[in-house]
Amino acid sequence: MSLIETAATEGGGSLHQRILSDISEKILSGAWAPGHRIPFEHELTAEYNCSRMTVNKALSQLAKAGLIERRRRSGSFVRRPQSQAAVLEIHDIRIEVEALGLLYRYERLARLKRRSSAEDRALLELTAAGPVLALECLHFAGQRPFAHEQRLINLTAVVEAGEEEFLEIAPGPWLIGRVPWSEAEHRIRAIAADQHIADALDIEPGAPCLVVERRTWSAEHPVTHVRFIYAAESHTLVARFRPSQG
Amino acid sequence: MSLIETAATEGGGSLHQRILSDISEKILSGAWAPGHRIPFEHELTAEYNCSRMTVNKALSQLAKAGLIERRRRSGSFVRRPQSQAAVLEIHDIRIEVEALGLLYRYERLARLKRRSSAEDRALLELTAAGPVLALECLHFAGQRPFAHEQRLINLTAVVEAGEEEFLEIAPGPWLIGRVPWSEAEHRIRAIAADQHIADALDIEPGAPCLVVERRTWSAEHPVTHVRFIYAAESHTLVARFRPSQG
DNA sequence: CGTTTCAATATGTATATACATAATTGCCAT
DNA sequence: ATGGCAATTATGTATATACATATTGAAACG
Repeated sequence: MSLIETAATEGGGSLHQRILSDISEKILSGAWAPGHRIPFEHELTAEYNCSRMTVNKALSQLAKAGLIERRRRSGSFVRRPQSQAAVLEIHDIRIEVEALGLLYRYERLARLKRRSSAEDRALLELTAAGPVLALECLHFAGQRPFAHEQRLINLTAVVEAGEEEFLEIAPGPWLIGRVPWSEAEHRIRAIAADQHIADALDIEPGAPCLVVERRTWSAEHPVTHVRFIYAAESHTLVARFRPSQG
Repeated sequence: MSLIETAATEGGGSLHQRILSDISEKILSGAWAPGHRIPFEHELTAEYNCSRMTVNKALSQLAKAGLIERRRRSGSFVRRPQSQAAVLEIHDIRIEVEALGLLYRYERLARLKRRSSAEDRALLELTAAGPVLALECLHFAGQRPFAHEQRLINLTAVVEAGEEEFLEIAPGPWLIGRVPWSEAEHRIRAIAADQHIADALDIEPGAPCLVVERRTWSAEHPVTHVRFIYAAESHTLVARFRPSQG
């Protein structure tokens, strides 16, 4: 998450935060390499002249952040960096379009409430059958189609979506306003436009498109699966970030 | 930080985790709307028949996760859903390939040390002229070409790269091991393969490809610009993440 | 009527303590 | 040796307690 919001230099006031900063600084600077055993709680207790609970709070957070691994009886160890992780900003399509200085327009193409098919359940990662809402929408930038949206909403998780027509408001912002997401999975890839997509986006069949699929959970419950397809010329995902760990 | 890994349903064993799950469930389900005041610590203490520290631990984590906001003297309140920012995992290509259970192989196609052209400087966001190293590489998954890499390294920032041939080791891991990056910018888009890329990746010209461009800085100095091109069938970027809160 | 002061209150941090739990170590008996 | 048992040990969780700190709301004051 992000994590460790205060570096050693900023010293977040409280002791457990200082301990946390000190240790994460050692890890991030490389002074303590992956595998290195961090001093035991009782050692840190002595070093900082504080109680074990205070040390424990710091180490627990480091473990939660993924910087260290804690093993009973063995101690705590610096974890190997899992990956280069970065913060990717996922904007609302309206915001993306308006950032380009173009007029945003939204259009709902289709809406169907149905009992979930096997495919629906696979997309949503649903185990039990239940009602879903299938939507197909288009987002325009000026006169041109900008993105095609194909969405499933799990009506078991978001009951009131069943009553919404989504003629005026796009399902993305509608959901954001109602259901905070706790976790999401993105898949980003390139495809060639099939006839249907080509028609919708007003491009040639076979033309390259960027596909962004997002699956969202709220409190462990699958909420929605959405597939955005952008014509290649119209879109670039931009992400600016700093290294983090975990 | 990591957030709510256990939902109410899974019941993470410990009490503070159950409290955390219960509350986050209420928030994520919408039962407690944004702005809603969460019971005071002493009320939860009574409800769960536990000490305030236990309740405090749960609420502190919820606050850190960004689900609630805590105000002294006023109480804790459900926050409005935050911006959708997320952690995108960017792996090393070797790791990606090996994760697929395929044999990884690397090949350097071309290497050229030269004075930076205007185009080079634009890609690296360099202001002053200076030497750069231009590389072209291929990454294989089993027998098939997996990704085409086109890279510029700023030799002013990374002098020793000028002596490296990059015949055995790919520039990515080489740089990671030497130059910590402090900031990066990614651009992700779809393109149609031109003749050169089609030849390199052994696909048809015009076939859709996923392009990932990364520009990296270390301590404000531009370090490298790299463009990976993946054949569409071979690659999907996967990113799993949680809402983060600044 | 506006301002200052002050007490009440909820959260923030820390302590000492206790017992639970998991894993390693070493010892013992086979 | 070796397989199993028990002691040791570090972490995991929880408690009761204490004091600090920020903010609110009301009382006191000019």
